[in-house]
Amino acid sequence: MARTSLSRPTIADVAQAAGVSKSTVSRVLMGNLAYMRDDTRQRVEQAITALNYSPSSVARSLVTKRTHTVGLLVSDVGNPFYPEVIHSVEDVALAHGYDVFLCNTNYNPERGLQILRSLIAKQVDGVMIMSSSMSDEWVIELVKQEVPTVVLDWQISHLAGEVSTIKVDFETGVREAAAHLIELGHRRFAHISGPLNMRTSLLRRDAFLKALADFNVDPAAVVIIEGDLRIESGRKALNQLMALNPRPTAVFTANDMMALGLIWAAREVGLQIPRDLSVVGLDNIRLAAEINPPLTTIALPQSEIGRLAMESLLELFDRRKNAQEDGLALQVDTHLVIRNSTCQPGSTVDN
Amino acid sequence: MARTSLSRPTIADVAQAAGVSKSTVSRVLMGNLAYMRDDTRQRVEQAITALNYSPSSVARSLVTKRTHTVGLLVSDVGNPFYPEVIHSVEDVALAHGYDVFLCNTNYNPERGLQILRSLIAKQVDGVMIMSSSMSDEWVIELVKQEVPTVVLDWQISHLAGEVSTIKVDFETGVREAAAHLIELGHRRFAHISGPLNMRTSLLRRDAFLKALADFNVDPAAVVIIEGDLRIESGRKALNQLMALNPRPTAVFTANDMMALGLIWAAREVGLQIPRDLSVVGLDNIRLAAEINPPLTTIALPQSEIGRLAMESLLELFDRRKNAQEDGLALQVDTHLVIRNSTCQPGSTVDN
DNA sequence: CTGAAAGCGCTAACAT
DNA sequence: ATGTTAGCGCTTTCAG
Repeated sequence: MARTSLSRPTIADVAQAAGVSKSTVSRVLMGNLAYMRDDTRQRVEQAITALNYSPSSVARSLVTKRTHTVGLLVSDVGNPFYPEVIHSVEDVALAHGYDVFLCNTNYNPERGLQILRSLIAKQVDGVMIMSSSMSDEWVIELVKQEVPTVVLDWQISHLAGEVSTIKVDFETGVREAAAHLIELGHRRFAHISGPLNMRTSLLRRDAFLKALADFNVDPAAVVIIEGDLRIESGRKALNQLMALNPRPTAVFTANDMMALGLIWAAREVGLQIPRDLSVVGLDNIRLAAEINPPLTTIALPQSEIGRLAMESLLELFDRRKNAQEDGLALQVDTHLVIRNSTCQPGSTVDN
Repeated sequence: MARTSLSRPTIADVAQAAGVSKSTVSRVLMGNLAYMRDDTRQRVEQAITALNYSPSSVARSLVTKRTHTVGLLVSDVGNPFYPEVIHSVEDVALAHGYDVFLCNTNYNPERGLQILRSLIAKQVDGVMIMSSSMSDEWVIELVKQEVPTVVLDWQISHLAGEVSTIKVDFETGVREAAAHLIELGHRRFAHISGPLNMRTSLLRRDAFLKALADFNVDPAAVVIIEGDLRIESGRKALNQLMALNPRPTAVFTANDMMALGLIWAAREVGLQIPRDLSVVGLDNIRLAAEINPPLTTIALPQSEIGRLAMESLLELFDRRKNAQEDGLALQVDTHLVIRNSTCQPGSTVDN
């Protein structure tokens, strides 16, 4: 009769200890105290603390169909773009009583799918996808299983409306960057892109070319070097730049990591940044402000992205409850943060 | 009778579609095919794919008492120390059919406890704690709830044996660093510590002082500056160093981030690293090898830590099953990685 | 104001 | 070789 310590106490144990029924215990658990006598509530509460009882979310989920858990898929937590967005996702999640199941796909679509299926089996209430190297299959699976989903920077026409999307509008920031460089007097440009099989790499490159074209710079004259988004490839890119004649006076890298590599490599060969070469990054990672010279870069609103993602998931939960249509399409802006890695070509003056 | 698409199919739906009982379906789900006719198995499998059925882990967990999910608590995924350990935890977890619930405590013990309780309620099979700013309360809670636990770099006598621990042996690496600097000819040292209310900060500082003492350097003569482990505090530390006369010729920072800040600040005031100042970091973050000069630093075996943590959790599961005692005490080593941020005092030669 | 009973989707004896 | 049954720990009608 008495509970052994072999297993954790259940609601029945609490009920017995308090001399009430399970329903009553459940009611205080749920905060459903409308018509309850004060002393019974207290007896129940005492029993709960006495037994050190904590309800099983598993059992609860089985009946309520909700786990109060959401999945967040990222490519790699080591990527400095993520920490802030993760942080803000967690903040709003926690504030609404949700836990975040953070998963690395390691840039591996297979692994991502495996994780996804596992999350679905575990009945997460929703999923946020922020992995650049995702595959359409993921979303198809999610839609098939009717899991509320929001995905960052991804497009697929025939499923639009089924899921929510957050689009990062690179164009405004890139345009600002181009304008900034033009205004400083630059005319010869290079771009270090991400892997050109990634859609976002193309987007960024084309936005830059387009913006430049609007300032009457011939896109064909812009040197494009393909990188892989990592520091080392920024270094390599610089070497390629050095071989050019005439050399570009300004370079826009698809992310900040490559900008760092490029700047460091430049210094090692005796180039002065920004005097001999202006560089603009993208991401505005924390490090960008801490290096010398502090990096001029296009800032993404990481916190806003995280917040919006989780908020639209919550919104989706609501709609689902009301049997409404899914799928809102959101967009966030980018803007240029001017620091000291850009100046007039050949100038010795920090702008 | 026919399933509406309102809710996901259950094992009963599959059973009906295949014309068998739920048990039979469950058997093929569990791979319990010992005495099953081939054609029934096939019928079941067909029904499963036809209905696009995936079993509910929630229901399963309710009966099996296992969620195949483990929690991993870290201070902040943005800390460059973590990515590799997270990666390796996930690798071994995934290989054993476990999912990892990765959680940020944001250096906030309160929040950590909240998350922990949530994980417990969700019945994770085990928890790994790798948050420097944890509190004993966490472990007490975990032990009370009989959750298998492994914690990194933490000590509490009266609970030893209840949980597994992984201790990072800083002493060997720190000793190597001290020996290296002494051998180069350094005699005047500084140490930039972490916050002195953190146990690990004390450990690192004292290990350094002790090692130096063994080389007949008076610990009292070692300049100690308290930092906060972030880049900016490395910069500040350098300024304090500059005010000293005579200046130390070698400095050991409690982590790599501060070493970066220190090196960058040094360059900005015209100091040559390593000629004018040798610096040794700790962590061996990826960036350490990428900066100029590449940082000499004490490496922690991040991957090994992650692997060991998850493996000892699995080990704990086994023991638990056999009603064995808990709590193994593991230890990992550190070692010095010599790069180019250290050389003879005043030397122009890269070592 | 509280209790009894049914059932969430699954697994695991225990039949047969 | 497969079906029947009894729960797992909880919420939620429905009675009273």
